[in-house]
Amino acid sequence: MTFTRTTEYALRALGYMASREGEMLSADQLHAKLKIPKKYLQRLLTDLKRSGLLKSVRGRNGGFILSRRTGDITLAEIVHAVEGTRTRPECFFGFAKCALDVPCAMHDVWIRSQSTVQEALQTTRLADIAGTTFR
Amino acid sequence: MTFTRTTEYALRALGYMASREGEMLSADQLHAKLKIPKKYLQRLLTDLKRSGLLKSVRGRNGGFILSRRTGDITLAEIVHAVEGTRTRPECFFGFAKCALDVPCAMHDVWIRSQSTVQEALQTTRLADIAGTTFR
DNA sequence: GTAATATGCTACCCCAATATAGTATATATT
DNA sequence: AATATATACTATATTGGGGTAGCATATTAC
Repeated sequence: MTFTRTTEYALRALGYMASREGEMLSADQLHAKLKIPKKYLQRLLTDLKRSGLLKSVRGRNGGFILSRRTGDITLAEIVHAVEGTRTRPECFFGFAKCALDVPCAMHDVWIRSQSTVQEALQTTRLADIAGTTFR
Repeated sequence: MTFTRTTEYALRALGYMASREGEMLSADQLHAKLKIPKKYLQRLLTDLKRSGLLKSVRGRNGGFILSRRTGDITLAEIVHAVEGTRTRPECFFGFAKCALDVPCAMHDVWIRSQSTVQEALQTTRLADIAGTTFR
């Protein structure tokens, strides 16, 4: 249960945008604020737009803006948008049969830890993390 | 908190070796049993030897053998040997200051989940997973 | 002493995630 | 109309994990 750097970027960017709900922010502004590689961020934002989480406006004074209310977007949704349907291993060791009949020693701990995070992702919303780092 | 495939390989290999404690096993035997790419496994085993977890014997009838008792080696130790001191982010989002003064919304869940697994790694020993998959 | 079977070592190749560069296109300001 | 500032798109490095190949070296069996 680790996320790619890209996912981290997405959460950071959207988290910041949540703290300025209603404002249109350009990739450049976000880059300056969040220190995420400019061009990479640009593409990521475009992707997030394509996935429906953001709206974009081209041209001067353009930028990106959340397409829904911050209280309405779960972190799980964001992770899913960025990572797609990445199948996670059911067993800690990648043992094929473990989960079925012969749980390995780490099985319980692993599953519990996974679902803890997973549930948190589903219940935590953008509004909950808005501006965490920017005070 | 996900591990590389290499770490998984190491845990698999050592787990199997634990189930045959005291026997000298060649990279080839392990490869045949565990379906881990031969050459890659070879190198991994050499690394594990260099890190002190295994002893090796060259030449005919040579191979690898655990250098300590299975009840004496923690999984944490193995992970550390393979991954080195990979610093994990303390904050779920990679927010620099989060852990310090302004915990993010995911902080507690994240830390708790991380340390749950971490503790399990420190308390689970090779003896506990010996031969898990091989019945 | 030669063949067979091991580990040890070095140099590659492949691929996906990450990152960069350049150009095309849209729009507001002047 | 021209300029400045945006996004959109495409192509191209870069990097690290994973994997392969070949030869050197050590040891046992014969």
